[in-house]
Amino acid sequence: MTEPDPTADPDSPEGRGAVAGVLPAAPAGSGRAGLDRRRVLGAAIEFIDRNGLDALTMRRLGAHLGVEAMALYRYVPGREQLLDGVVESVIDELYGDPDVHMAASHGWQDYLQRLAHGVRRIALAHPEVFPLVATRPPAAPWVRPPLRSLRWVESFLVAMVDSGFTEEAAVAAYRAYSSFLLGHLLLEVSQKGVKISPEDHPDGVPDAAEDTDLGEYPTVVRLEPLLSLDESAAEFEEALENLLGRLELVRQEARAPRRGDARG
Amino acid sequence: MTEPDPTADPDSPEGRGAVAGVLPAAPAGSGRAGLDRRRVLGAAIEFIDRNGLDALTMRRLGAHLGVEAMALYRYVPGREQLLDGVVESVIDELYGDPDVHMAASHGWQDYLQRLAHGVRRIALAHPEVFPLVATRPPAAPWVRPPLRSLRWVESFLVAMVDSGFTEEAAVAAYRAYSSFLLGHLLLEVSQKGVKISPEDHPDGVPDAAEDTDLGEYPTVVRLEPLLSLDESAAEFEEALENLLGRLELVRQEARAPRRGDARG
DNA sequence: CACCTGTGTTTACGACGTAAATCGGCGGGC
DNA sequence: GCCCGCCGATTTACGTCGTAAACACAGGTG
Repeated sequence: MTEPDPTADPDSPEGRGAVAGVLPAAPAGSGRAGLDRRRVLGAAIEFIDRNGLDALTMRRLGAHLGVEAMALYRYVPGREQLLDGVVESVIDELYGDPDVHMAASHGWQDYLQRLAHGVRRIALAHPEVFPLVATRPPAAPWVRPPLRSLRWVESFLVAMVDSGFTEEAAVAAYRAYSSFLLGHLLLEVSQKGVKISPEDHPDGVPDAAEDTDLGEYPTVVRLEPLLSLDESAAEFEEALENLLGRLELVRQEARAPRRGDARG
Repeated sequence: MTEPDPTADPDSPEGRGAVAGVLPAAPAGSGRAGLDRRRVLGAAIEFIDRNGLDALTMRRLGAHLGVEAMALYRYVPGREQLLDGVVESVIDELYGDPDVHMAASHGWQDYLQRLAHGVRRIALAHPEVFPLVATRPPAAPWVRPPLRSLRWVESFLVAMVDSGFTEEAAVAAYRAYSSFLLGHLLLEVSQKGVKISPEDHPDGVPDAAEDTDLGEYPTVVRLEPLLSLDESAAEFEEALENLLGRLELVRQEARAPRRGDARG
């Protein structure tokens, strides 16, 4: 039922194979009892996905798990660290993604492509969580938000260096790549948020923006159909391809500083 | 005193002409009395810049203004709208920036350059506020976070169309440009946040990340000097230049779909 | 049986956002 | 001169939040 529509966005949750439970959680058969850290974090993610970040309070999350708020503190030091755990858990989904590889066994471009789409899939699956990924301070200056874990940074750098990038070029690529990912995905999920939010305030205030005199912005009005088109998937692909092309140039330049300089 | 260092980042607050009071505020001579919306928003920005977003509460902001919390409610409907106002005020600084023009009178590349640096200056001047710019939902899907106001979107689109972009290309450019800006600047300010935060927890927990066994990440360790180098300004410039180059190609293609096709 | 230990609950406190009532001073009608 | 209404700020109060601390209550171990 609801088999993947070939025209659909390949990274969107609907476009793939069902909801894919965020975390395995619980041994399996146990119906309700037995809280543990994974269950808490999983429930938090689910809760945020469903109700938004602001709605998450310790008390409500407890209730959602059929437990008092204070019970959560046995598995999580506090709310802030709970959110850190949420970010970590969400990013950890990358490890379980069979389409994302830790090594560039099919070339660095394949590696970057798969990684980018893997992160995008996560962003689209958890649009309410993703801004948290971008906003929470990373542990170190060089662990940039979208990648988040040292393991991925290591994997990234190894892939690039092994593929013929100089160390400087690999680091530059890391920066270009992560800022590309962050910018695109953050914009995409925030856009998605807006599309939904009209339902948020179901009545009353008629959205204020609706009736600002658009007369002063004729171009915006004229191009609104184009502007509100959602071509995120194509845009993403194109920008990614462009970035890869740019990186390939960097790589070649570095390998052959003058011309036809053989391998070092 | 402290004249601009030529090697400094031209967009950094220190690299320019002093702190430049966020808002003019108050008629001038009045010492303390006379709250008004501008003063409230200005104080909020200053407060966030100094103490971080989380530290901002109505009570504390009131105290900062020498007033009780409830007094603020005469000028602002509530905390959320206060934050909206903060975002709006910060973006409004663009209008007062003499280096940023609303029209592409010196060509679209000049226009985009100036706009980009203007936004970057704002981001660097208010690193604690900027994530708010990125995170708060825009009024409409096509008002993307970094630009924020319809007036800028209009200006942007007009500049591009007037410079020979097709409408489709102008919209595509708008998207590419805004995601570029958002990604780069968000990453840059979040990075800046990390560099400072060690002071945040002055004692106790020795930062956890410091002592994670880096042995498993030899490449990260080896490249750490490169990774922790702060070349934001150069990176920004390069990525911006690349984007402009890419847009120029799009523009030419659109003008001459086949070859040498004269102006429409 | 007493006793620890690990898990969830109860109670309690201070801080938050904010609704509602209140107050103080000041300018305009009488 | 006096009063009065209004405007801007304060006081009070309520419900909710995060979370510290004390407690309750199992099940296993002697």
